[in-house]
Amino acid sequence: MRLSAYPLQNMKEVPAEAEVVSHQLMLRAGLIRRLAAGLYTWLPMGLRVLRKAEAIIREEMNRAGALELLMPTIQPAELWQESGRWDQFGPELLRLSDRHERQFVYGPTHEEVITDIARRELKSYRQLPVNFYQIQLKFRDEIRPRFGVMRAREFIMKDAYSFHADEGSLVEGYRLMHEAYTRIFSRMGLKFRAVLADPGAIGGTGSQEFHVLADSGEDAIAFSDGDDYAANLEKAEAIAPTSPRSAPKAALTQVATPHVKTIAELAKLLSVPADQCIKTLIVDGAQGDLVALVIRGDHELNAIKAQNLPDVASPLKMADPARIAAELGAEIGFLGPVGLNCRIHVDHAALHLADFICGANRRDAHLTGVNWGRDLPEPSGSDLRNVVAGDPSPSGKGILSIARGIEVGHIFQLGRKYSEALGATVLDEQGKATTMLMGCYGIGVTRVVAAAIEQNHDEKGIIWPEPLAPFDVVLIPMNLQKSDRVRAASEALYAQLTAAGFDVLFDDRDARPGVKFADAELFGIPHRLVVGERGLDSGTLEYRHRRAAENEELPHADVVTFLKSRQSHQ
RNA sequence: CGGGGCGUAGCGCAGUCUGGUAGCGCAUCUGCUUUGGGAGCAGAGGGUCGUAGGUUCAAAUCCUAUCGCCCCGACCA
Repeated sequence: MRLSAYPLQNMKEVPAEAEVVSHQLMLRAGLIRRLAAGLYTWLPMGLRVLRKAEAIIREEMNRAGALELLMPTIQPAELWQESGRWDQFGPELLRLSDRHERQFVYGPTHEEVITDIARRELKSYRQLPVNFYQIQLKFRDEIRPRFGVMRAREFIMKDAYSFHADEGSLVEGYRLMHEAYTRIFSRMGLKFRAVLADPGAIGGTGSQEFHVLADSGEDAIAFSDGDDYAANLEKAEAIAPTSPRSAPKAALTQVATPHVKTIAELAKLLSVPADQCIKTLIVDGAQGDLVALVIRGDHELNAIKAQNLPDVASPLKMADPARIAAELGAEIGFLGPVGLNCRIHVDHAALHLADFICGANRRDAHLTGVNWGRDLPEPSGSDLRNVVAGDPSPSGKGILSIARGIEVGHIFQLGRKYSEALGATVLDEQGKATTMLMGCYGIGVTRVVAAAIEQNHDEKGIIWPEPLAPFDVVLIPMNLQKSDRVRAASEALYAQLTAAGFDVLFDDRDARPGVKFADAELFGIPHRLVVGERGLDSGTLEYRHRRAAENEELPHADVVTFLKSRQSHQ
């Protein structure tokens, strides 16, 4: 493509609406433009990236034996009533009526439609297993769309649905998709992790999320260095210490700690590490009572784990401070388990402490040298906290690290939820109707593009992983308007590279070199070639990779073989 | 939905407190010069100040309503 014929502008200034890097760079480089909240136009440069991502997904889905189809974005309400989700889904589901007052939804997902296809078309177990997929627009009326295309209302998703006659086939289909997803994200050149997701929510035995690793990711994930265990931070189990607890050495002592409200202040005042203190959090109980949760001072409460305790209210709610004072006779900041008049749950790590420090349940005082079993009854331990880097892996191998990730894919075994609701059955070997098992596998295609930028950028702009780049090569002629030699050489090079199969961005604008270099870097094109009078005299071109700091001299005649050897894919 | 904030030229902003008829930078257009890291000079175009009422001799500015957007939270995946 010739940049002189590309009418759209990029921007030097960052639009005020963009908060995250990928959003800023996508706007600045002219990949997308916002139409309304959560609705974006993909401009030509951006669409090229989107198409590259789609092509990789399509190839790998096909390779895995999935069959592509295309379902409507608008779906009749009846199907959603049949599955029960018409009532369950809430305002995230965009509902609309046609001129006959018939009700429809703009599909946020397509389980209903695909299950309808399956019950009409699939009659025999001999037609199974089968996996249908599409790459289609979805709409979810998010309460707060943000981060540009990362959390938009309208987005493109690759969604696949598999149908199986038995459990073994479902597990095998799931495994195939896991493999396909691993190939897809690897081919895209992204650093990613497959992460255990909540198996309880949907049911079935398996569910994994695929996360692109990026510091700006919304989800924290914990993964082991000893095997491939990885889980959402919220779901990662903190295992109980196996070593025996140290014996008590210190005597129980009350110390004055005026105005100390936080663990940090307490640790500083007493010159002890935070992990020698415990904090006591009071939450609403399931019976309208109060429940105390005790964790180590340097740990964080995990709300999901806490609210899963049978006597804790769900969703988790911190107790009202006035009520704590009234019922427990102590203020926040000075609470502790010793003599506390309510039910207490203690995290394994807190339970492992000896001679620890906690609130004295009276104003401006704490206790030191506290010991379980000696100064208060020995409680049983629970898992209440978020894991931290350095914890042993629940898999039993290695220790955990914490990273942030962006969820770009999700695979799970659905079981019979939709096939049962919609009556999707086939005849088995005995000629008996049997409800099909389903798996469901999504990739947020538009989100992948944003995630790729979050993971790969610098202060100058985007650094596309080569498989996703809108162009392979950017060709920058120096002084094109004045030098006939440069014009002839760069035109010839443009034709030559294009013929050799490269996507070439030819910056033939009448602009100063600095502008062209800056734009090439903002666009993130992996390979850059500069044609100038200097090089022409010596028969060379200047080459530079987007990630490189230095130019390389390159014999003009070798350019095609050179670029092919530098391409990190295909 | 709760809390906070913002709507002035394509983008980024000033002007609003203290009413007097709209400005700066970038971008765009024209001309000349310039051309190896976001050029210089000279000129030009572009805004019913989100919208609708109200107060006033006079409203971007004060009042009321309304719409849109952004951030935090809750919610959702």
